[in-house]
Amino acid sequence: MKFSNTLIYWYLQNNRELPWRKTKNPYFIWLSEIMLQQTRVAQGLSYYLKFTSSFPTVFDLANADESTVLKMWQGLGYYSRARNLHYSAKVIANELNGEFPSTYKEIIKLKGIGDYTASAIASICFNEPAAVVDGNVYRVLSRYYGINTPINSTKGIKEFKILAQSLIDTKQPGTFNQAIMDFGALHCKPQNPLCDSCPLADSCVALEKKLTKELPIKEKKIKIKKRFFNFMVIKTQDNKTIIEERKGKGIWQGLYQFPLIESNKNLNKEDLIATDDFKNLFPDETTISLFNQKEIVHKLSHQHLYTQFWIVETNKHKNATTLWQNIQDFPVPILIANFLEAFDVKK
DNA sequence: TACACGTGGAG
DNA sequence: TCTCCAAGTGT
Repeated sequence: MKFSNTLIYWYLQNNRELPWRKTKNPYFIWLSEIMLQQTRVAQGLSYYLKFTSSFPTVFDLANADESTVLKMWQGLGYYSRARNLHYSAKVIANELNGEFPSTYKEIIKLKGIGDYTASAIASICFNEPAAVVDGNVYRVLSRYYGINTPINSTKGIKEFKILAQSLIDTKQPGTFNQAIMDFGALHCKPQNPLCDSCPLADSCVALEKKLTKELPIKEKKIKIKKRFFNFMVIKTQDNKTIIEERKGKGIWQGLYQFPLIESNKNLNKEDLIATDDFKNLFPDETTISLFNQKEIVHKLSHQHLYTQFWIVETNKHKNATTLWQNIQDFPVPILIANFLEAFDVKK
């Protein structure tokens, strides 16, 4: 088939040299695929090197503490990936004798692995003709075939999966999958695709109809919620502070932070001191000062966090049990890590 | 099923 | 500054 052959030919000449392309070890491929979900190669690369060197086998990963895994994941975002990765490593180590499942059907049963990742591992490591459909594949196929079904609709997801599956080179499914993804990432890019030098230009529907900029179609935009965070940075005379784990649902599950007072608007010092949360945290008279005069806006995919860090220097506090110099051992969101760095530098 | 889940780079 | 979005998955 022309489409597949052209892509594979392009790939043989243009593919990137990436560390996970030198192996077919399913454990390493798995690590790379999880890290690269919704993440650019440039951002994930150093984490891949760090993980493979610290955890050379699935047993090493399984035996680590979740907190250690999260600390190593710090800065990559979407932290449920790290928690699920660790969870599944324990399943593989303890229930599957360390042997990675070898078929799409078995691979997709693992937590954190969906259709894309199961297809990627099955095709790359076990030569199973399972087509991957990631953001690149949606873009390449929607443009080349001129498909305007929204890629994030139920209909679109099904339609593109069937199409990709019909196109896969069953003799070399892993190569085909990586070819179409690399082609999307490097050539058929979201913005300014290189149509002038495209090997598929003579048969691309989007190019012919000048629809390249409109495709793929994605429906509905996400809503951004505003939240107002006040972190209480305690520093006692014996150099201790409070740092707490975020539990339950929501952002940054399993990561640590300073005691948080959240409100529905930006608070000044008087407002803050008057809240019940503040009185509960500091029953005695306490002096506080605002560290960042301008509020920090930390942007997440679905939330904007308007953040203030309040410094509390006090003789002692009954719950302040963490030594300052030990803070660096805890996994924290980038928002907190950035503060720590600014605070240390200023100090 | 629609929505939540991080961070950083590009234009 | 703002918008998009990058090798998706869980609930």
